[in-house]
Amino acid sequence: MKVSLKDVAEHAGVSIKTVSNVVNNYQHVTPAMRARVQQAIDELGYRPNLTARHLRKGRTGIIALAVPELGNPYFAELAGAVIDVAAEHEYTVLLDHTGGRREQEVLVSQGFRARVIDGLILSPIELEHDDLRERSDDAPLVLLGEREYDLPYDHIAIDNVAAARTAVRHLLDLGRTRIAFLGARTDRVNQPAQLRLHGWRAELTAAGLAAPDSLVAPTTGWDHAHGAAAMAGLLESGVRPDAVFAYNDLIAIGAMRVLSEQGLRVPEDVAVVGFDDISEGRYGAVTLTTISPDKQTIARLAVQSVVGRLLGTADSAQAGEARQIRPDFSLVERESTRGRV
Amino acid sequence: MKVSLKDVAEHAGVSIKTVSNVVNNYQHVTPAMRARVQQAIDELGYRPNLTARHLRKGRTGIIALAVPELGNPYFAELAGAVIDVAAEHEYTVLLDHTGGRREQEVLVSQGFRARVIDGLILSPIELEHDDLRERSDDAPLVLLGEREYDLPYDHIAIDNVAAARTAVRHLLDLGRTRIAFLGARTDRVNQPAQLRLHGWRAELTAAGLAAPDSLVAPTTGWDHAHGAAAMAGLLESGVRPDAVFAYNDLIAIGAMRVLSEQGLRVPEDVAVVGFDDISEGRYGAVTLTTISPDKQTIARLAVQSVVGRLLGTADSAQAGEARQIRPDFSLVERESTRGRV
DNA sequence: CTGAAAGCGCTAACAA
DNA sequence: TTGTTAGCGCTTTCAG
Repeated sequence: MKVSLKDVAEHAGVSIKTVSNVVNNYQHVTPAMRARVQQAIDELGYRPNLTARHLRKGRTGIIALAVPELGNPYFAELAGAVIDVAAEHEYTVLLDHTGGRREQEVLVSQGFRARVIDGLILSPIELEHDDLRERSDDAPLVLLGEREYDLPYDHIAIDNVAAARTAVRHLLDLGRTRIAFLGARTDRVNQPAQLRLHGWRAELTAAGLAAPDSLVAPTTGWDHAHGAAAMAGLLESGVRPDAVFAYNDLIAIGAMRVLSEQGLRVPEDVAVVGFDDISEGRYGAVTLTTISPDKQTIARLAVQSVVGRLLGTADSAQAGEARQIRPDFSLVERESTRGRV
Repeated sequence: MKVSLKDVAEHAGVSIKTVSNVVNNYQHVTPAMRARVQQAIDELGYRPNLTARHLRKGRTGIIALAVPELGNPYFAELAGAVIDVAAEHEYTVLLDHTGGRREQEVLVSQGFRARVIDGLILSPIELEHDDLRERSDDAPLVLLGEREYDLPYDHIAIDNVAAARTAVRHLLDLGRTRIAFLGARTDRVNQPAQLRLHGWRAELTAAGLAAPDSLVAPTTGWDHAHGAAAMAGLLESGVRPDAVFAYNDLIAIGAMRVLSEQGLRVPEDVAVVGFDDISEGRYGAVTLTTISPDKQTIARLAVQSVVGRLLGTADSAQAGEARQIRPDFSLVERESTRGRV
């Protein structure tokens, strides 16, 4: 805490600059000098004050990642990946979560929650177009996830409509015809779930099937409990689907629990497909077929986007084209549609 | 980015100090002056540079939380709680994960991974006593979890031995006598798992039962896959337990999957108890009986510990007694021991 | 109640 | 190759 460059310089009988050179591994320092300074550093237990360095360089080496909910394994796993990739670039990650609430997302996007950051990776749920338009913070921002914005920020998201269609097609191929969608949101337009719902509807329609609202179960959240409630509500209303496509894995798993309680077999009676490919889906009594976004790639692209803009900040690269990046996804077939082998 | 206190001062025609006073809500500023300065601030879109402030004050407003693995919902949920509590104290959280590897834990404890922090909350797995003894970083450190250290740092952990005994007692009460322990570590002494293993052994012994090594399944990690492998290995070796106490919920769930694959019923053939009470355990085909540590309380205590020492840093409170804090835990009985009602 | 000036620890011109 | 010096933007004595 106490030892500064100056102290080391005095102790070694050299100038501050020389010590700085050693600390920063500057090329042109004689080995003898380096050794002498290094010794002083060791003796005094000197440790550079990063805050000062950051003030001077205008960078903090910290990027923030804001996700809706850390309790959702998808985001937790993604966060872990982001931390690792950021570390490769010598950045550390400040983590925040917004609860998927618009006000929190606005605070985060404006930098009011964490103001010491070089860049921001945000996974919005309710954030509106205008919230972002008014953004005054100048740290690079990259958006993650399903929302579509027509704004000058990099956006990384798999093609949700295509992914949803793939999931539904899989169920159709299995001969299912009454495919329910679990996890719609009705309270606000342009929600993430809209895209998946849209994909569900499009694929059904393309197959010449009806896509009645009775097969759509809205939820107010995205965890097990909401999935269970939605499934229970659907069954209670007399609807008897032969397949379920859920907004995410947590909802799918919550739904499977209810199906099991009601004596319905998965996949014999009701096939289930989720979304996210969280590890939980691989170890249930019935493993879960799901859409698997490539989290590693998403994390890598997100960090690269932020770091890239940080590096190019000097010239016009700052205003470089906003990119729409669409990482791959795949359908992972497991027992909830294929049955146990 | 560009607007500084000085710019605002010039724009408003006052001194820097006055602007600073307004920004910091200093008491003795005439309303007229405050309004004038505020207007200049708004017009210029001034935003304080926290890095500079931190350099001056010697604080960053950031505390780090390092957990073994964010992919484990227990830690993800805990991290979420820590972030929320820290926000109440106006701190933001830098998140790191160590993979439970000693070298990473040492780097974190020494502040080499994130050097811009005021304090650190660390949940170690392999970190040794000596690693900590040599710690040179002077940021307050609070330890989380099962390791016991005889060092001047606050330590927050439930009584693992007692918790393990509670779990085993529950199984004994159910009439089970061949209770296996899943998730031991053999490669190093003083591992977290040792305490739970010790509790398992103690309770069996107290009940007059043998605690043979054949009932102990070591793992090299703590997720579903390791639990599944351990369970499979146990069954393959010919051991046929009538109950399983797992090091954590993930291992328990992985084990249940294998039991199901082998046609063994839970809890009829084998009762299972986990540890952590992650939400995943509440929605499986068979819900999981588990030891539930109070995560909210743990998060609160951890943040309070760090923040408290930060505030008391001026006087002798710095060297205040290291406290051993033992939050409550409870046994949550679910289907994996009670069966479906 | 407000202004002037020193300096937190570091980096980067510029000199030597 | 190494030393000198001027700030980065802010808080904070100390005067006024």
